[in-house]
Amino acid sequence: MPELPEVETTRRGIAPLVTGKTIARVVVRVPSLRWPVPADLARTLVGQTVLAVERRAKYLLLRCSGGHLIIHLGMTGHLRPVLAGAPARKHDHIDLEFTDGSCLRFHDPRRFGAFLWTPDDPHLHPLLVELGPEPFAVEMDGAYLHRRSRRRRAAVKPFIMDQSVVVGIGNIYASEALFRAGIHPGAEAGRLSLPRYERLAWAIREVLDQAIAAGGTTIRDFANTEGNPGYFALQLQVYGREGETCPHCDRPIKTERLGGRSTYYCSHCQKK
DNA sequence: AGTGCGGCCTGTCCGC
DNA sequence: TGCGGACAGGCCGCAC
Repeated sequence: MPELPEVETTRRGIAPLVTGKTIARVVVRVPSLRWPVPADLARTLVGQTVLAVERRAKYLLLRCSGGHLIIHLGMTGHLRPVLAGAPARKHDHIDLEFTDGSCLRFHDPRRFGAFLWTPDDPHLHPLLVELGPEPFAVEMDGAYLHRRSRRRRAAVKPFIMDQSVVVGIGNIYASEALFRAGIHPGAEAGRLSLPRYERLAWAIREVLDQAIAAGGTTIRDFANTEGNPGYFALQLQVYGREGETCPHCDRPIKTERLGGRSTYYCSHCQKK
């Protein structure tokens, strides 16, 4: 499901619901997620207070009194508030119940998500330690992308989706950022000039910023904490629009598979 | 070191 | 109406 804007939308939604609350009970109905949910997760969490809800890349970090709960939404995961004890539906895998009677419920049909615990600095966790800079970090600029791309022979689209290069960009926003930057997704990453990477860095920030402002993108099932869809789908210019007209030149938008992923672009407006 | 692919899962849709 | 296959917003682990 989620790329950075959807995770950030989730973070903003759950933060006011859980910050300052103390965990009373944890129900793990299905522990077989991307990695097994730790068998002692409930024992670890009960009695802990949630101090803050943070985000690193596409990971949510619940900063607790004794460590961090690391949550990844995978492809189809979401977190929603329910009343404690509300009947669980299919794929409602984990509940975090708080002492005030509120409950945060994790739902994830494909089970590519993750619930992990670390008592240490979460940024040093093996899953997080190799991550690249946040797209809004000052050092993530055109010069940075240009430098990191040298001698890379892969296409620029998988290059910007590489979370060790820059985090948060998934399949939707990669196509969108490249369209806004006028760069063909199949262009060889190592051959693009510095000015083109400067334009790309700007486009990445712009599209992610606008998507966050719109509450993320709902293609099939993403919903925010209130159960509402994200409205950035209305602002997608190429993703999912095969055969529709390019908003700039009116020629039909094309699609092809790149690195195993559907890719959308305008062959007239985007150059290699 | 960088690259490409299989695999993890369920649900949905499309063509036959 | 049923069925097989492809595909879906992520990403690890493995061969090369």
